[in-house]
Amino acid sequence: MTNREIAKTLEKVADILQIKEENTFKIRAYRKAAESIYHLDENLTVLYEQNKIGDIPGVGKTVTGHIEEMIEKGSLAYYEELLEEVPYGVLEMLAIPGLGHKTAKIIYENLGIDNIEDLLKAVEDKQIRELPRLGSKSEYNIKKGIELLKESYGRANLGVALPMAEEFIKYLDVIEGIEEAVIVGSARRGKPQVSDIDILVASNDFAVAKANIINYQAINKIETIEDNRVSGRLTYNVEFEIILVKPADFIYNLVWTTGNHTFRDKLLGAKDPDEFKNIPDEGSLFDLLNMEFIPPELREDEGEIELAKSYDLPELVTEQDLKGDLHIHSNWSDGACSIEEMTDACRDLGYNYMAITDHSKSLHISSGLNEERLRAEGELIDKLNSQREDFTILKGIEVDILKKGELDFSDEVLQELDLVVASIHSNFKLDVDKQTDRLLTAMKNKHVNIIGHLTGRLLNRRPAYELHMDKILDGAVKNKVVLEINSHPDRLDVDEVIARHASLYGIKLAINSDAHHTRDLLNRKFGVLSARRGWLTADDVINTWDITKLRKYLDNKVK
DNA sequence: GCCGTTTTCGGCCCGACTGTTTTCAGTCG
Repeated sequence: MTNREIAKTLEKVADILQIKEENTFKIRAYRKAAESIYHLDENLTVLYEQNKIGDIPGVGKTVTGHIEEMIEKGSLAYYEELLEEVPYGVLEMLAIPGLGHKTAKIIYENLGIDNIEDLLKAVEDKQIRELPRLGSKSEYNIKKGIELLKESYGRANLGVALPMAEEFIKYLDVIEGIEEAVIVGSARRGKPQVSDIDILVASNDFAVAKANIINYQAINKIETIEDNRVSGRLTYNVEFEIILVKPADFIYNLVWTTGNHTFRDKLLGAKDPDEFKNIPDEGSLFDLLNMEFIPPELREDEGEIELAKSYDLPELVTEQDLKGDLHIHSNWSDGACSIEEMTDACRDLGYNYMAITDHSKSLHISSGLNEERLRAEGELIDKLNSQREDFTILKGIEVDILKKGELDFSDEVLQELDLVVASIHSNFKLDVDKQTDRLLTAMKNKHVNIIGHLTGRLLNRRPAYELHMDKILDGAVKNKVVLEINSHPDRLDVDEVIARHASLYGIKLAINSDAHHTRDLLNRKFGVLSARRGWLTADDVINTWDITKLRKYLDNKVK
């Protein structure tokens, strides 16, 4: 079993214990162990061989035994026993927003419902409102929750789909019958969510290629095998489709299958595919069309074809352009790593600077810093900075924006910092006017440099809160506030549409990782893809600038 | 169930919102 599968099993154990209303600290212990394993750098099997499972923080004697059993047998008897009492379908119901362990228990015990389909039927039969502590509003919310959940069934976040696609490519690269394999479709365009993974394969022998493709171990189910196509489902039910073409037709099909439908029809619909046989790369195809190469992320028919014809496309920002990260957590609040570890990881990425932006005091759940701890953290940062000439740690905070737009720290505290990221972490359901005013009020504070994850969306989990975006962009311009593209694949917020608008307004953006662990720094890949989809250049993104230019911009904010 | 330069036993994370309520339980971040 992989680390991820083991973590997931422990998480499910915690869920069942919670439904059974066992000791809350025992439940928390299982969750903590699961979390710890989920974020583990080392492979558990390797630690097992070195007899070091027990060294993992939060993993004691009992859980060590569980993990060893899962590695040895591929399953956990304790979990199987628990499932006898609480069926797996009841655990799946927990994915419905607003439906927690207590409610799941009430529904299961009173109505015997143990899957989402039956739950939906009970909602429609108005059975839920009859249960203790539940009424018609809860019933309605459950219905809405199930609808939201079902929408997400057919869509995978890029953070899940892209690594799976890359693994698949690794397999395709070494099997017989395949000359070349690349990711195409919406995953190649970097869309935050994809309906499936599309892969284009060049092959001289489709029969051999197909016979080998279907042996890929991560395939859960093959749905169709046609002449030049194989489709089915991978782990986590993610759909895939493999399209086979002859090597001579590869580049034409690469362009044909990468862009969205209107793009490809507009670009190639009137062309004879044979005109593009045996060309070496995509650049040659665009040359033959007398236009500039269009990066995959732009191939959406949003004006890029016209600009490519006049060789006027913007030069999009790249990962290599980034010189720092301006939203990073450490173990002073809810991060997993020390400031020193985050510094080393940023230096390894070639960065020249980073901002430590831990949470502020109101966010108790994330161990937000009070004034005193913030000052102490600043002293440590001063000390670390004095030891290094070539790297700068900016003293920052991710300060909570409170209900009416006031900030969690006074101006006196904020003015001591190099950088202030202000974010909303509560009261998501204010009406659109109040929520807009709240953010505008926060932006007016002279110390606020960046608004973190502007709309608060969590892909497949929580919709964005509503805002009058024109007013927000206006406020950002007037107050010289930078908007963040949060690179976490569950957020990618602001999105490409807002990013493109913002840059047209003259607003600067920051591609931030919001890292809570050194490995999260690599999420920048997703942030950069989103920025490119928003047509951003390096100059639009403040963390591509050198530290001098960046500091000057930040200092200019304070009037 | 985990953990320990105050503890091998007795602590562990809490405040706000929502929906169901006449005083609070459940969910979420």
